[in-house]
Amino acid sequence: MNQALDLFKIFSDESRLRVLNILEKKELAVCQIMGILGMSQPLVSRNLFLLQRAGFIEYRREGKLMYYRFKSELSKKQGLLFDVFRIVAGEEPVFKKDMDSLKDCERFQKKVGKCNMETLKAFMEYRKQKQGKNKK
Amino acid sequence: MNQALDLFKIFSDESRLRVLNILEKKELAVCQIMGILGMSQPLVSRNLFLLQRAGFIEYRREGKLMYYRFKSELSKKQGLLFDVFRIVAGEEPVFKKDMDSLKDCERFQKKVGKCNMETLKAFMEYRKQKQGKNKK
DNA sequence: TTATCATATAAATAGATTTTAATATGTTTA
DNA sequence: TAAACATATTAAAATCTATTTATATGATAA
Repeated sequence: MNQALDLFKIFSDESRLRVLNILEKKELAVCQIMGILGMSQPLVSRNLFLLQRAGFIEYRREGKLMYYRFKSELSKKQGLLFDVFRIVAGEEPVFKKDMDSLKDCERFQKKVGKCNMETLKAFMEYRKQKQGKNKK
Repeated sequence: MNQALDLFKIFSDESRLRVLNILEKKELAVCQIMGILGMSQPLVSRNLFLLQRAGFIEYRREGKLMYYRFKSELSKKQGLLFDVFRIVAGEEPVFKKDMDSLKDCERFQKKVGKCNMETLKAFMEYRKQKQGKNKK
């Protein structure tokens, strides 16, 4: 409805912010995001669409894969809002954990040398077991 | 659910922002806010409660009236978020119109010299007629 | 050119939030 | 202290948003 409020709405959903959070650090394909955050494919796609429409990220195709990345030139409004998010992300454990998961995923992929659905599913399994050990 | 996201949620509702917008300019009683914004009493009260809980406004009682005012000492996060809102408010006509309405209300009350429900209802009538003339 | 794969979109469901209608609280005035 | 008044709170209705399930698209590889 109200154009301007969409900006705030974009930031009021945790799933969406988790996606934005890891994209700030690294360009990623959809399947990687799914693996890192443990989210379903349509959910990831939808949030990517909304973030892109709001001007926070952009994408490019590479073969079958769609890579999304953080957009460096943000408007004043967008920049300030993102500053708030940085503070929030520093306080909330979810976002820190996701950063660990991102690094984990990088290592895992370096070993396997592939980026496809199967690999990412394997990664998710591996993650689940790991979390089982470091209880919490 | 997620404490931190509440901050963003507070800013993703137009009614709430309209309340915050006029309170930044002037301390106001609930019935005045109703008159200026043309909102129902429970809606105004609810939004005042949420804004206050989030730390953006505070209140005091004066007889039967409850006066709410903007809180000057905001945290870093809150301040930045409010900066974003200032930009948004500058772009969106709704917020400008509300400022006119606020001034109108001040003049009206100066004439009548009272602040009660009846007066504010009269003001709302007067406003409605005025808007009828300056069509749009 | 068909089968497969990664991602996007649409339809259906579930969950949350805003708004209203009804009622309760607490203060003042008669 | 009872009636009137301003505001708060609760319950119900209406609206919106996130998420899932199912399906379509568009690229690659067989």
